[in-house]
Amino acid sequence: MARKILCVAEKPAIARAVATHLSGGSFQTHSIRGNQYVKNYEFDFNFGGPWGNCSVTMTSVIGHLTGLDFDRQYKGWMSCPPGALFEAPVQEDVDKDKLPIAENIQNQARYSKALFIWTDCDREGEHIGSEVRNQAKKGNARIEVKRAKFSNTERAHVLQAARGPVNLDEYQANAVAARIELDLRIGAAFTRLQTLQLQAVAEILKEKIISYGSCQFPTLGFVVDRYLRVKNFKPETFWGIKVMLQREGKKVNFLWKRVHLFDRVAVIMMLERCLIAKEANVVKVVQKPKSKWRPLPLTTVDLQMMGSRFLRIDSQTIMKVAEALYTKGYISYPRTETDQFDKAIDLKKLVEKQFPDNSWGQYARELIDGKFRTPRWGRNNDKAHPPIHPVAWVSPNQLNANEKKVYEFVTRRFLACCSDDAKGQGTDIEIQYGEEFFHANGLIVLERNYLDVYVYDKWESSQELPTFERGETFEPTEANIFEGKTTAPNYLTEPELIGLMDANGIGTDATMAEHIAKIKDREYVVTNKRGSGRTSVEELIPTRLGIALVEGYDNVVSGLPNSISLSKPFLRKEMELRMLEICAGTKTRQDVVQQSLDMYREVFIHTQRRIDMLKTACRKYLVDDATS
DNA sequence: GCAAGGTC
Repeated sequence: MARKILCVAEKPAIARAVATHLSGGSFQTHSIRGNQYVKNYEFDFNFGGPWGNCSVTMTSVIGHLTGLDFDRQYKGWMSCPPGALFEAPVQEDVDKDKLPIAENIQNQARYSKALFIWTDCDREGEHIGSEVRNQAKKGNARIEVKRAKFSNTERAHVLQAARGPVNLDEYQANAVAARIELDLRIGAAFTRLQTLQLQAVAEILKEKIISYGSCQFPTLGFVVDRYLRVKNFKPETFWGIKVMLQREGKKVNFLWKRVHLFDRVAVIMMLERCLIAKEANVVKVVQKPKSKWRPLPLTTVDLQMMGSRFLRIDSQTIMKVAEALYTKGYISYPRTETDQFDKAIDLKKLVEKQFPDNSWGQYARELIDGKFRTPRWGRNNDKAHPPIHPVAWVSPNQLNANEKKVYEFVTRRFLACCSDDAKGQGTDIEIQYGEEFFHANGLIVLERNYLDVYVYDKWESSQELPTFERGETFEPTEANIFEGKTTAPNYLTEPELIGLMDANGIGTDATMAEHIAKIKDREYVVTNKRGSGRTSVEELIPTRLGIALVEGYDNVVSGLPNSISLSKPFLRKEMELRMLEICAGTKTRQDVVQQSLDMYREVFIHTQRRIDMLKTACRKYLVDDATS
C-alpha cells in the first residue's frame, strides 16, 4: 500500500489547481460534510526523493481556521473595566463555520504519513499553515509536517514545489500571532472605553458603536487631516511675468523661471528691467529625445488606485471583481506587492494568449513580431506573488460589465509593460530678458509604442515651436505682469487615501478597501461627488463625529511627552517593525506583545484620565454645533 | 455590540 500524503491549501481554488497539475488532470473529487466549497481531491503522485510514489489527498481551508477571543467571562461589555482587556485571558478557537473543515483535516491526517502545507507564501499564509498543522496533529500526533513553497500555480513551478518541500517558518507564524493578539486587545479595549463613555454625550451617539482599530483610526486621521487643510486654507495673491512672441505665424508663450512671487512691487521692478533691456537673448536651444516610460508591472495597490481613477469602480468592488477573474483562471492572484516579473515567467507566451482579442490582439501580435521589450523592474517584491497579469484570454461576452473593464485594464497594462517606452522629440528654449530667465518647451511625439494599447495614459504633441537659434536676440511681442491666487487643496479622494495608507503601512493590499468601507459604515466619513459627468471624482469628507474623535484624541495627548495621537499612523508602524523583528528572530512573540501592550496601555491610561477632552470635542461638534 | 487578517 502506497504511503499517503495530505496536502492542504489556503483556499479551494488553489487546492484544485495544484491537484490538477500533480495528478496530470485525473483525480477523484469528494465533497466533505458541512462545507460546500471545500473538496478533497484524490490521486497518485511521485514526489521523488525519500517520499517516492504516494497516494495524495489534496484539500484546503478557507483562510484562517481559528479566531482569538476573550474568555467567556470577559465577553460582556459590562463584565470588566475596558482596561482589563489588556490582560484578560484569551483563547484561540476554531470558528464555528470552520469546524467541518478542521474535522476534515483531522480525519484525513489519521491515515497520512505526512502533511504538506500549501498555503500562500506570505506571513498570514505561514500562520494559517500553523493552524492547519495543529488540526492535523490532533488527528495524528506523529504526522510529519512539511511546507510547499510556491508563488504561482504555473505547472512546472507547482511540481518543483511538491518535490522540494521546506519547513514551516515559525517566526513568521509567531509574528502574525502577535498581531492578532494585539489587534484584539487594543481594538476591544479602546472601542469599549470610547463607546461607553461617549454614548451618553449626544443623542445621536446613543445606539452607536464607536469603534477603534489600529488601522481604521489612522485611515480616519488622513481624511480629517486633509479636511482641516482645506478648511483652514487662506488664499494668497501672487504675481508673475509672462512673455509672448509672435513668429512665423505662431504664438510662443515663455514661462518665467521663478514661476511667481508673492511680492507685487518686486515683480513690477523685475518686469521694468526687462522692458528697459528691450531685447531678449536666446541663451539655450536644446533638441533632445524625450520618452514617456511604460508603466511598472501591476500591484494590488496600483490596481485599486488606477481603478478608482480610470474605471470609476471603488477599491472594494475592484478587488471583488479581480478575485472573481482570478478564481475563473483569467488573471493571476490579485493581491500582490510585487512589481517585478520573475525571469522564469514566459512573458511572450502570455502575450500570445491575447492574439484572439478583437481590441488588442493585433497589438499583441506586433509585440511578438519584434516589438516585445522586457518589462521594467520595480522596487517591490513580496516574494509570494508575481505582478497581476492575464493568464488566459477570455471573450468579452463571457464577462459582466465590471469584469470586462477590470480584465481589459489588467491586460492592457500587461501588454504596455511588455512594450517600448513612448518616444518623442523635445525642444527646450531658454531666453534671458533683462536679468530674468524664461523658457518655452515643445514636444513632438514620434513613436507612441505602449500608448497605443495603454489608453489610460496621455502624452500629446504640443503646438510646434518656430525656429530659434542660440545667441539670437528679439523683441518680445508682449511682456506683462499677471496676477493669480493660490487655491485650496481638494478633499481626499479614494486613490489618494489608498496611496497614503500604502506609504504608511496601514492595512494590507487586501484590507485597505475594507478599512475605508469601515469608517464609512461607522459614520466617521461620508463620500461626496465632486464635479459631474466623466470627470467627477468621489471625495471623502469627515463627519462631525469623525472630526470630534480626531480632535479629541489629539487633545488627549497634546502636551504629553512621547505620546502619539491614535489618529496618526505612528503606533501601527511601530507594531509592524516589531513584527519584522519576530520574523528576523531577534525578538520573541511574548516580548513584542508585552512591549506593544505597554505602549498602548500608556495611551489608554492618558485617555481615561483625560476622557473629558474627548467628551468636550464630541459635545462641541455633535451638540453645540449640530444646528449650524 | 469590540480588531485585522485570511477567503466564499
